[in-house]
Amino acid sequence: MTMVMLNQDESQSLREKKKIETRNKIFEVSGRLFKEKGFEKVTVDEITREVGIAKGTFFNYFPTKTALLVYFGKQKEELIYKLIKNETKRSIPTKDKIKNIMVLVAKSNEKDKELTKLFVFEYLRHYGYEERRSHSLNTILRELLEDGVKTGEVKNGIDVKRVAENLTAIYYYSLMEWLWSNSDYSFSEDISKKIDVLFDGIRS
Amino acid sequence: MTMVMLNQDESQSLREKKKIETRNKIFEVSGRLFKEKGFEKVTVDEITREVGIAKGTFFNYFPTKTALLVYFGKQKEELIYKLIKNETKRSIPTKDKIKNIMVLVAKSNEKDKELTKLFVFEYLRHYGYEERRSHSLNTILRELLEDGVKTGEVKNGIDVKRVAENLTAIYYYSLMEWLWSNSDYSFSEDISKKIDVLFDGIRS
DNA sequence: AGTCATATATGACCGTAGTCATATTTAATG
DNA sequence: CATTAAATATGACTACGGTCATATATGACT
Repeated sequence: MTMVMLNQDESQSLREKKKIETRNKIFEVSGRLFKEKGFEKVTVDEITREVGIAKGTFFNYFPTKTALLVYFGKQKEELIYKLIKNETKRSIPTKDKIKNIMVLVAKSNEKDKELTKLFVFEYLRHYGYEERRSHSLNTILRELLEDGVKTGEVKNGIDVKRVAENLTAIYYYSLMEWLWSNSDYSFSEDISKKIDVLFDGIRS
Repeated sequence: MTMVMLNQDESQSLREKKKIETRNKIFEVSGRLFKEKGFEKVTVDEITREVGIAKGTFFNYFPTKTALLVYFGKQKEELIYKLIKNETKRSIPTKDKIKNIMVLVAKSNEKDKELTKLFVFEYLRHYGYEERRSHSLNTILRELLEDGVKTGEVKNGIDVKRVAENLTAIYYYSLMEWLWSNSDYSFSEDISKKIDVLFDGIRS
């Protein structure tokens, strides 16, 4: 009976290396295949054949085929939040900050429209059933708005929670409109203008 | 070779009657089973067994199992637009009209939370790939806003298309937040307050 | 090196969504 | 009523996602 849990520090064991490698290869291959043929047309058999693993192995890494889509979304999200972190540190007006962040996120989606189309629904659906995260767009926006209230840039007494939700809503809805529209207008420009409207209101 | 296409007028043929009956029965049975056991746990075999048809017949009526969810959404939509039509006719301020309509739609969802949860994603996904409809919430809101601009209730020169999209976005996002939240606050009240914020803006 | 516990890989197998060639029902026509 | 064409129903069959008992690989310990 061995109970020692040797900490591997930064040097990974062979096992861990192989695991990460396999996981990455599944990602890589499936991403390429999905873009080529669409999600439904790609079978797990096909993915595992190309990766060079048995079918069962796939399910050691991802609980379902659609889980892949969720993980695509998560990976993208992580990239985005690294970008956002830098943006929040700058000393610029609250509105600009919010705008910059949302445009940043928008632009990162503009880069891989087809793949985003595939996973955006699964990603949203999945998060319906998951814990609310501290790193969500909604949370970040809310914190920025609270700062804005403190500095007097945003009306005092405003319902910050609801405003943040409105901004988040606008982001996701605009994303979908853009993903499925035929004309290829600029998503980030659209978002930017919509934020203007939200800040200024529409009542004459 | 028969070429005559006898118009059946309002009197339906036996065929048409049976078709409608079968379709309705599939709806009825599947809706009940979905609510009882959840979408995934119900098999097409089970549905057809209860309805009293062969499995193949099911696919004469609905192309896929998930298509059922889309049709649930469509049916609900139709009900809702009948309600909306009456509301748009009343002579009340534009903002109230918009609020009333969105609260109306919200309340109709409050009635069957569990089933709405099942079909809302499929419904949205489906409409991503379908023609934009003239009867969408978005279109109706846009028309109301245009009226509002004419009567001077809404700022002149405003980007009506984008404002309508913002309102629609707020509606759907709030619906999802509400569907998957544990606390059971009032969805219609939430929507109402969010519309206030959108009209008044947040800049101090 | 040899032994053992555990993590990971494997592919035969199962259940279900969806297909399709064939059978049955409907209704129009003489 | 008999004939015929078209609409609809049928269920055996296929293909794919996902499971699981078994096999193999790894690394800790002596």
